[in-house]
Amino acid sequence: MSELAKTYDPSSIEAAWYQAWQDAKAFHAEAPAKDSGKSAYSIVIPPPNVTGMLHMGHVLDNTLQDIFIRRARLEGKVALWQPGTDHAGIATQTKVEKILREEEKKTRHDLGREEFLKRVWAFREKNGGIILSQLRKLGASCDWDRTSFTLDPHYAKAVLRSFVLLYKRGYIYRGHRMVNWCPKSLTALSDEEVIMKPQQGQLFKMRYELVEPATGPDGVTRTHLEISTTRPETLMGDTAVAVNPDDPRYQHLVGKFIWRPFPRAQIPIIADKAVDIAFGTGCLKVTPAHDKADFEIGQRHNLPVIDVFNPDATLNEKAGPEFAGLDRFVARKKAVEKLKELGLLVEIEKYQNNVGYSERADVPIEPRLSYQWFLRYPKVAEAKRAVEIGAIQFHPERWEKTYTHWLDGIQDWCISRQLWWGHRIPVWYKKGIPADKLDYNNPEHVHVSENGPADPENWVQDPDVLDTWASSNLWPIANFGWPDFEGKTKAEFEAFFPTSVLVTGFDIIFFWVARMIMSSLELVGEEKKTLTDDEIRARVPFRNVFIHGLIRDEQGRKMSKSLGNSPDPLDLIAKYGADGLRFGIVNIAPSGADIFFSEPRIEVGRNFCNKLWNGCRFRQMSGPAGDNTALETIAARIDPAKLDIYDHWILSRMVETTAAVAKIFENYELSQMTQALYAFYWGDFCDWYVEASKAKLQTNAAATSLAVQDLVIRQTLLLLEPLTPHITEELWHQLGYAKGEGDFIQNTVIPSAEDLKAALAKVGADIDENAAATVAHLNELVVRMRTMKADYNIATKRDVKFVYAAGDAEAAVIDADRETLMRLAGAGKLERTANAPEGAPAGVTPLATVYIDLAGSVDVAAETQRLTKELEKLDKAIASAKARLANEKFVASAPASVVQGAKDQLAQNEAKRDEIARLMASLGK
RNA sequence: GGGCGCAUAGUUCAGCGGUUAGAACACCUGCCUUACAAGCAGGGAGUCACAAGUUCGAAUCUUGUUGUGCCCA
Repeated sequence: MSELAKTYDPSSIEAAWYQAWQDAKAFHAEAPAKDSGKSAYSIVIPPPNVTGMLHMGHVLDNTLQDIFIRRARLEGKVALWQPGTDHAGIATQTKVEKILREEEKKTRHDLGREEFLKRVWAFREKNGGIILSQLRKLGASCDWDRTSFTLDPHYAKAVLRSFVLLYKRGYIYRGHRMVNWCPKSLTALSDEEVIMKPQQGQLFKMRYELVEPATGPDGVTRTHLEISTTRPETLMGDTAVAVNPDDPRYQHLVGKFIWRPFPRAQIPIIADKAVDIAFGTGCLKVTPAHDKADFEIGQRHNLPVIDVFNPDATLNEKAGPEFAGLDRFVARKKAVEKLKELGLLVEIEKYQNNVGYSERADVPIEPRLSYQWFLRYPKVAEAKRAVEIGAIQFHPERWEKTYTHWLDGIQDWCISRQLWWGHRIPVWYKKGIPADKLDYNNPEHVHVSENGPADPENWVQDPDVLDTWASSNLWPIANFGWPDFEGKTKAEFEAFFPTSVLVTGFDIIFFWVARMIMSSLELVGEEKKTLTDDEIRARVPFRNVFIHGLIRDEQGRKMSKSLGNSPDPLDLIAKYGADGLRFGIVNIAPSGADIFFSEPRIEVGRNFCNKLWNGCRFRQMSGPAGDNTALETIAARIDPAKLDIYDHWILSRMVETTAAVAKIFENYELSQMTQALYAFYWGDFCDWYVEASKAKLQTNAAATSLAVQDLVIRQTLLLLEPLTPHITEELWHQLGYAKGEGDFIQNTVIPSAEDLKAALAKVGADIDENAAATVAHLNELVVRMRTMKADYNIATKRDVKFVYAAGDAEAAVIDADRETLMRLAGAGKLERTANAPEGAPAGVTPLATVYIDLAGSVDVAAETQRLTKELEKLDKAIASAKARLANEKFVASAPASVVQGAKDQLAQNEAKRDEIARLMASLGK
């Protein structure tokens, strides 16, 4: 055991310990044999993008998971943390396309599908491991032997199987429908990938000319209709003008025709209930190819669909030669100019509306009609039921509502993507049959299977791939061997599924959490139309969902690369240590709300680690090490007769803290963990117990005091290990708690509060639970003494004289720890007196009134002011307590303990007030 | 428009029916007191958003108001 350095240096130990853990395969978990009596605990990582980089969100998410998994190990469970990465279709493909464009000035089409995919795989080979190695720097205790990737063969098999099963069961279908189209990524998106953003735009009011002027019931003859639109660039695709059938202004025009200004053509005026009479003029231009509502109107009235856009949202030749090739926003200006020229523009108003943006590419999406694959979600009712019956519990609970609410309004999910990087849809179409003539019920037309048709030369495979989420929603089942279990995976599935807890941010409850639940309910076990509660319990992918907030910057903005407000976690690890960062981030993460990050706020983590280090350093310097290899060997070194009140108190606090932390885990309230441990270790142990022990270490109680320290530090390390694994491992070995070189702290089962009490009782050292109250009083006495010293600017003097006045019982308590109290207060003398000194500054505490001996230099005015203030406070408290106790209803209906508490408090306050009044009198006031 | 939150010290948050409301950071004062200046000691700081109600008792429960954030249309 070498001597500890003065300051804790994480860089010298963190990497080394991680290497040692990995070398020993300390995080590898095998399914426990059924008769082993060991229980299994499992977590699947939310797979990061394979080419992603660690950001602060990952730090929080993975630190929390590591805490759960390490705690489970300390509880003696077989704990499995399944790591892996997601192929992240759009993000990865876009990245590689960008490189291709920049380096070779080529598009993926120049290369062709096969060659392009080779490039993406090469890119992933080069960059795919980065984020996982970054997680290692954080200390994540994943079972790396199981690292999984969503395009691995075993995983691909699961994805294709799920598609085929869901197709055969009627949940997946192909449709010609309006979808959200990203003109930058050139693919369809799901509704969840569209973000509505309020836009300050313009509303254009324009006039369309009637083919024949018409006179209405009001006698007015109209030659034009006024129409409002936010998107004049789509008017070339108008195939009708619609009015509400109940709108008296226009009823006579229904069935007549009107001129589309350009390309000039006659289009019908139709009546449809969907038109809002109150909006604008009540006339709506109908562009079925470019608006979801218009498309539906078009369907009802058999309107032609004229798509005037190219896939990249430039206009095509159907918009007319002068528009062809223009970007949609350029075309908008041009269309407005043209309307102006034709005298058809009435006015332009400012207008605020919501526009859907592509989540990834951050450009406005276009509604676009196309053939796509859709999933009608399976087991929606059961997914809700799972939460109702507690088969799945959200923490904090309120997120259940968000989840349920989304399920209530659920829409079919567009799962096809016009990308190349991903799981290609396992559907083949017979050559020569046009898309609109395909009969999906005819196996001669459409073939759906994992391996494809026997005669591939006669078929064409669907070119599209599946949405990434359509594969990642199988994460919990595919990683445990579904669908084809072999001998080993079957046992693992039985042991580790359902997983214990899923840890993630609230922003992907819809994207991922809900979808995993539904797919597991549908796919685990045999096909069933509906599930019983027991079947739901067996099929859910996880029993608990721990939801945390998003990390934002100090001003509450989302962290992003473009804002440059996102620190690199690796820099922070270099600066504060992985443990410091972990402690810091958990410390500032409130339960389920967003987190405002700023660097000073995580300094506390590093500081705490340093404090932990130095507390252990003090122990090391205080005396020889004893046998620390087990709870029992330490307890055996305690001589119960030598335990003083501070010993009892700190042992009691240790038991309390152990119980509190256990409760924190039971209730999934991790945000309270740092506070509980900080207060115990720093506040109770270092500030009071260690200071109090300094006097005792010179006496024959030293050995017992050191054993108490060893016990407390051991338990502290075990409680902290899930949060700060590196430093606790180092200290575990440095202080001799390990049984040998390769005996990691995680091999020790953490003693419960009961275990601790039992171990102490066994050596006759039962904890005196009354010690806590007495120590609180002793500490109050010490604080009073220190305050008086500070008030008289002699805080640094260690030989200040004090006397105190107290009853016999109280005096006995003080005298029992006189040396300790003098040491704590920096007093040269602390003696009982029968004759209280007149006019000396004094502090009144429940135990005694303590006087400072200043040899005549008393500031009477300051002293009077201080006492007056205290007196006022006491008078107030006494008055309110008296009023309460005078209230018969209070005395009658409040619990006896509360009433008694109020009486005791009143008595104490009255005694204190009398004492202060007496002191003031002695000051001559 | 619908839903879910939040409002407590300068800041970030605990407390969620029972003594005189806490912590950390920041601030002020004094200290390199032989574990730690990434530290030690002491101190100041809050009509618990507002209003009404329930209760013997409300920061805590109910309702409303205001402000604010997020999600979904």
